[in-house]
Amino acid sequence: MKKTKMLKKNYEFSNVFSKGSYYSGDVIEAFIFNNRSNNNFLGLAISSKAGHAFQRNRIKRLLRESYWLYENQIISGISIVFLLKKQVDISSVKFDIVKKDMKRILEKGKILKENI
RNA sequence: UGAGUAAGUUGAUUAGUCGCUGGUAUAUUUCGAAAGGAAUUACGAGAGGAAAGUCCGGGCUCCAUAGAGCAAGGAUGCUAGAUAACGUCUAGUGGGGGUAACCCUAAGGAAAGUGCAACAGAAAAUAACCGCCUUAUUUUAAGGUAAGGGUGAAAAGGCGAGGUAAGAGCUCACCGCUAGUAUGGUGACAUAUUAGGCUGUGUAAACCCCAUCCGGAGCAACACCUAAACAAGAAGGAUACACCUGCUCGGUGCUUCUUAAUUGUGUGGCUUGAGAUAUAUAGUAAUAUAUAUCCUAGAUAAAUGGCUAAUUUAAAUGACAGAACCCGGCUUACAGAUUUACUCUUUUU
RNA sequence: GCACCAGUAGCUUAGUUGGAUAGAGUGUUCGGCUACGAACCGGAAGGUCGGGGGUUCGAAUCCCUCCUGGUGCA
Repeated sequence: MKKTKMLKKNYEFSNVFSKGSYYSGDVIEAFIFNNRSNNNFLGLAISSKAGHAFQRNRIKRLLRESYWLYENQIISGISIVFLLKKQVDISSVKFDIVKKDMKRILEKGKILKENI
């Protein structure tokens, strides 16, 4: 299995934010952008106003964990950035909610492979 | 039995499964001329008591492996000790609080000098407004007087007796203050005693004085490699300029400033250290010394997670909370559980 | 990670060094003026001076500590 590639540079993020299309769920929201390469890139951006450092780390882990579940089903050449929605109580977010939300977003964005 | 004080410990554990980070491997596969890189497999490891706030002190790096003097600035401030160092800690002294166990304490100097003390009050430091007393020319004036009044946060050592025209440390006893002497203590200081009658309010967390200490910047420091860029203008050029507060001395060097440009977020720095644990010795203690054993995160858009089951529990769906060069402290946050020592109270003997 | 700055009325701010009534503008509100409204005139309310502790007779101001917001550094 390939290692998940992460977005790193600031301009990569701003590229996705400006050119990508926006989808929103109950708890999280996402920007999806077709980067015309063979690899998928994942980016996570949690604002420092959302909570303390250990809470932000927890959200990142949950997002990463649920992304790995769907990674094989996503068509290649996609950059996707997940954000936490504003005005969400960060301590009440659980794994089930994140997983459902992510599935809905991926279906809306029509980037899942059709067979599965 | 109830209430409380101090010092600590702990901060869930176990199993299965899917994954993450870096380490080791004469392992396997693959790329490469090689150095080496990538993937897989196996093994064992992987976040706290505060990792936090960044409030102090050091190590380390660079600035000259940072020098001398004066100034300016900053910090600390009872005593002795501990420490690499400290504004930290330990043990004491003085003061304050509590019935007590015990707790708090930036605690040098106001007699070196300067400033300030609103309102009220006669007066806020050269004290006479009312009052009291004496004298005279008696609805007034002069003088004496700090016992009484009222104001204020603060009013001129306190209280009692003698004394006096009225009073006053004017005199005396006790207490307080200042100075000396003796004894005890390493010392802060304590105790005893003698003398002075005692004029000197508060504020130094106001300026300041005294004593001690302090060069600056910070791992985004700094070093190395690859690629790109390496342009324009200005200043100075050895009696000058720069070297990160000023001046002088000394030393070193050829640079300094502005605009433009400013990549690979590459590698090292990076974890064996004033390290941890146990025992013994010295010390009231902080701590030191010796011996033995151990190696215990090193990421960089940033690793500890998801699911299932069980146990302990009042609660396990969690208290506070996430290492970023490393240590010693301080401060702040914290559900609870638990150990030791001690105090007061109630009852009984 | 490191270094640094700020917080005063609903909003913008003065006062902070140098201590003793917290003061303006704007907004709100009441009254007047007007046929009505704006403008104008007069009045009023509104402040734990970010929170807590200390020094002092007395703290927005001095000292310590915490909270919130912001800035810079490869």
